Amino acid sequence: MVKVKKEAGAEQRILEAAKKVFMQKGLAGARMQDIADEAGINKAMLHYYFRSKDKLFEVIFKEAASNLFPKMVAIISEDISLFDKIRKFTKEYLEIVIENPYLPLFVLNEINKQPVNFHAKMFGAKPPDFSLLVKQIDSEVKKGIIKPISPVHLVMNMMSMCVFPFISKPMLQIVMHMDDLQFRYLMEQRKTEIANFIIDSIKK
Amino acid sequence: MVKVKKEAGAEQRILEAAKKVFMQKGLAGARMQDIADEAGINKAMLHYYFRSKDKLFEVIFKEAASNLFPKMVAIISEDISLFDKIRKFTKEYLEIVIENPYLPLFVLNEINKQPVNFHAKMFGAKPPDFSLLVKQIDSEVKKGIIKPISPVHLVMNMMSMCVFPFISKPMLQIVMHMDDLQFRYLMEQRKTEIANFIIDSIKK
DNA sequence: ATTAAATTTAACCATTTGGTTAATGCGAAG
DNA sequence: CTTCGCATTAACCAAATGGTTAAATTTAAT
Repeated sequence: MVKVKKEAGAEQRILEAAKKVFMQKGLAGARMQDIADEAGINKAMLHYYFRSKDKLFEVIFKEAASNLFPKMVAIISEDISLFDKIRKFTKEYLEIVIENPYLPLFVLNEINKQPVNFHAKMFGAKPPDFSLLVKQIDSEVKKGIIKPISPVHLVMNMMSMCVFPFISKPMLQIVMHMDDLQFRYLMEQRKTEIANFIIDSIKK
Repeated sequence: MVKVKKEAGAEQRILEAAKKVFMQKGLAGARMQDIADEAGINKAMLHYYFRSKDKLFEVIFKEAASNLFPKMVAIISEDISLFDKIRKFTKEYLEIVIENPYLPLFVLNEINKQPVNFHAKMFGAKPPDFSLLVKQIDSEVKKGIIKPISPVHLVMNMMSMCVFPFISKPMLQIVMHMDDLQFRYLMEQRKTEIANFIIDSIKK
């Protein structure tokens, strides 16, 4: 009868369970009962701590977004050379998504379904603004340090190569005949591979 | 009382409506009533023509996948030079997704939610196999035509840069301060931009 | 025109689902 | 020990939802 008490408080357990279920099934596909079961508590507790499904989802979503975006903002704002910035961004961003592989699809998917209000909901105070990086790229192009390239495309390319493999993991694994271990190993490689690929393309 | 008859048959209208609703809300988020309303017919018709929600979804999903993948397979199997293949793949693939911008997120999202059986369901006879392209890249590396690069990373990079912008369009538009027109224009540019970027990176 | 088959609809049904409530447990303060 | 407030649960509820059915309407064949 003695319940093992190593587990965290109810609220924390709910949050972890909700994260797991929402990430896997999305807002519409998740069932409150699933979350309660996953947390090992009564369903009414979900409403006791978080008023509604939407409210609970918003907490999870905000936490997910705050896990994804602030780091981006920090790095692109640093005062370092473009090549270093590319190396640092790709490496550190890969590290984040390797640890949270479900985050990107979760966030992007729900953004696309809720075309309204998510902006404020997502980045409370600090909307990531890549225009700084864009300006830096433009400047380096004009100074003749790198080949002429549209800064917007360069940023898009960089983000694409960092994030897309995680979004398309199941498809990639089929198309490229990979198991989970191989995939993980490839993602580790990409921490440096992406930057090299980009720099090789734009350096003179 | 005279009903205008310019509209297509019921079955076709259902398919179009289902595509629209499923694409926007996903399998779990879509309501049969939404689809019926969108098609302008009675809800029972959905079950008359397609037995269940799942069956209807499968039809839409298969059509979507068959719109996305066969072209990929065709191009990567062609007997042309690597650079030409990269140019052709990126250009033609961009053309497809520009016309169907919701397809990638729709397909990838549902794949991630249904980790089972989707393989057969998706590519009936022709599972796209990139190992041919991988071998071609490997061969060109060994022949010394291009810089040494992991073929798998190269293919990943190429696919990422083609598809990701469409998946992340709303986020990109915020982060990069773009409206729909600018986005569309950028995607047009990418038809050639991506290939140039890749080739610049790997050519000797 | 008559009949038979296919199509379409309104009403209905069973289940699922988010949410509520009232009672119970329980630990801390008095 | 009692009381009080927070935490927890089982039972319940109303709305939503996928699906069914039987009747009505249209279409096509004889």
